[in-house]
Amino acid sequence: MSISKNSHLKGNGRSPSSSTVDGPLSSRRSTGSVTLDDVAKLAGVSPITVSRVLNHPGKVAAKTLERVQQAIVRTGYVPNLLAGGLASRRSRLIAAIIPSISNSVYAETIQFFTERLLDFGYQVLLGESGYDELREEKLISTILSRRPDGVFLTGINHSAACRKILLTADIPVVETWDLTPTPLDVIVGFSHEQVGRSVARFLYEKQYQRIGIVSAADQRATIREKGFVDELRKLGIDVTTSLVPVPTNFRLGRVGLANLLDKGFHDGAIFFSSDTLAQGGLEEARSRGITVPETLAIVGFGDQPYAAYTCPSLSTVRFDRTEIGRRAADVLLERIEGKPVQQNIIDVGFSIVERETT
Amino acid sequence: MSISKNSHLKGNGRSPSSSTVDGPLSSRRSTGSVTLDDVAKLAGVSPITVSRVLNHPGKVAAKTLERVQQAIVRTGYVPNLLAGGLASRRSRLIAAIIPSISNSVYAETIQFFTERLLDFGYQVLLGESGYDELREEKLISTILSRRPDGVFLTGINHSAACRKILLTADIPVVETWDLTPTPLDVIVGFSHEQVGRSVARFLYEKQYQRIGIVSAADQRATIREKGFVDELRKLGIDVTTSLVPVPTNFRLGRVGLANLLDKGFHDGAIFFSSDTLAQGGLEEARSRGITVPETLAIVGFGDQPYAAYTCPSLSTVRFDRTEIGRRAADVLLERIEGKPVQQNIIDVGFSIVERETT
DNA sequence: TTGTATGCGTTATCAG
DNA sequence: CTGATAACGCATACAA
Repeated sequence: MSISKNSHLKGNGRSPSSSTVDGPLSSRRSTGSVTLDDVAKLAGVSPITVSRVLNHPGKVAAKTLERVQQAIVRTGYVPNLLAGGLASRRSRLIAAIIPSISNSVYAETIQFFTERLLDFGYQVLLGESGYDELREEKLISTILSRRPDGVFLTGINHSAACRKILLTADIPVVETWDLTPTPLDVIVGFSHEQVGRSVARFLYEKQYQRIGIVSAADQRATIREKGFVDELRKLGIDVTTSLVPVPTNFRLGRVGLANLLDKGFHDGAIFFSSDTLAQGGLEEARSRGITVPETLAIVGFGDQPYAAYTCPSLSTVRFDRTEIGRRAADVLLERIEGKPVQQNIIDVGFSIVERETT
Repeated sequence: MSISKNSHLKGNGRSPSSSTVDGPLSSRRSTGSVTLDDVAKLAGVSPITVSRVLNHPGKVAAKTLERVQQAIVRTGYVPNLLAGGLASRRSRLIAAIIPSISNSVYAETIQFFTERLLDFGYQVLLGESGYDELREEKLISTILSRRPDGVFLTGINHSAACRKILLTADIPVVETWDLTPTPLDVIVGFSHEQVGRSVARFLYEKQYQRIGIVSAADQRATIREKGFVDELRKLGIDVTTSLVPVPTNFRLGRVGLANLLDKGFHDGAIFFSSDTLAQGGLEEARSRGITVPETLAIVGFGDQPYAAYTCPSLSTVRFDRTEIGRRAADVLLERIEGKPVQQNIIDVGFSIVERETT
């Protein structure tokens, strides 16, 4: 109640210092916003004490604490983290680069990543690479000017320049969604080659003789495909493949299946490299009157949250996208705190789940 | 080549200043990173000149410009926007709050919003409100400590405290996805009540006598539902309704339709309040052997990018999510530049598109 | 437990 | 066109 709300947004341009004097207690400076000094004066303490109340409440006497807190409320003080970050050299900002914001897999990972970091006072600066190394590189050098305390990366393929920038910035980096013996710093993910091989063996054991794959042209999908095809070749089975461009969508799933059909692939099992593609394929099969899974069995990759409801597929490759987000956050936090990392390669694993009953 | 890359991330904790002297040209200070001063010394100019090269290249002589730019490259200088923002009182940061990151409608809007702002040197700080006013409020006061130059909000329902914070912060705000005669500042969206009424009349004109709606419990969906139900009531038609919780997903679409069927709604037309729900409903109908659109016509809301491929619905409510993102960005940029706003209520409209042919 | 001095890296302002 | 000086708002290090 002590703060008047006489500033108006509508109509007028920004005129930071043109407002007339307002409420009884809030003093204004050239920038127009309340500072630590203002709070300090009102509370009758030094600015650093206010700072302590905010950052290390334990180091302040109970009485002072309360007095300062009241002053904070009365002035409506909002800390300035630009200043704080500059002074402390900790921005409490984390950069995160994902291939596509509208790909729900990455979006949901980031959602949990963000949430976890928020609990610790960190915020996430999100960037979209569009599956493009060069774009990722530019994005990172731009974002680095915000002096993030850590970086979240998707995948292990980054341009040489990008790696160098990150390395010289000397900042904690967590790569995700994949595995490599030589991460930039820390990595949280699982092996896509193993996914491919596992699905291959799984289908083989199910006695399928005719096997196809609809795969996106992104790096991790390609690795899965390689593992898949290679494993089946070893087992004496030739895989019919259909490659679709990235970013994938429902329509491309239809196209992918149509493609296989054109190649004479009419029955057997198909491994789709994403849930979205699998759903498109499912629709295409339906529209052509092909029974699933009797004539065509479909295996999806993507831990479809509603697989059981939409996709009478043979099975699904499961992984925990939320765990990747959380683990990545935790690892980064540890690195930021300067703790020596226990292990810098974290395999969160995956599993193949047989078709669920609806 | 002049920068050595002798800093190592792996294994050791952060020790910013422990690296031994490196490349021939890059000088280091306590923080370990190259500053404006370093570049200035190397170029033999004052720091402010380097700053000008970066921010107002036009105000610097061609020769100096080149010399400084070389120095920038050689030192590998990365500007510090924390410092820059503090000094200039322009953070070049925009806060954006959306209900859910994994809802593709909002995600894609943000994608275009972000992209547009990036072209102008701004970055977006994303927050997820989870359709919760209180959470939005907390998020905003947290984010405000980054001193964003502008704020992107979803919808028009914000807590009183939230409105006050925003107003006293005296910062450009753009509300989106809805319309109101009294926006906080500027608004870009369309009328959800009109959507409801339009779909109602559309179905009425198609001669449907039995009409239902599956609606999510979020604010804008509720407004659409009200308009829909009210308009049909005027026309003498009673609507069978099914309410599902938020956030919506595919499964809830199935549940929603099942719900209507339980209520004895077996044929006619149904308006689903989101594309995801509509797809779920479609699947539920299929699994029960109900023909779409012959027995049950489905109208979706959400401009489904692949409506034509998945949903033999009667029609779709279209709107341009990308335009909302872009317009919101443009409006914010104008406000930030201090230009008087031409119009602070921008209706981007919507349209009803009849079922497309596959 | 609290306060004082100093610096973080940049830009505004005003001179030259 | 370029430079000196003084903020910007806060936190670290040390002193009281």
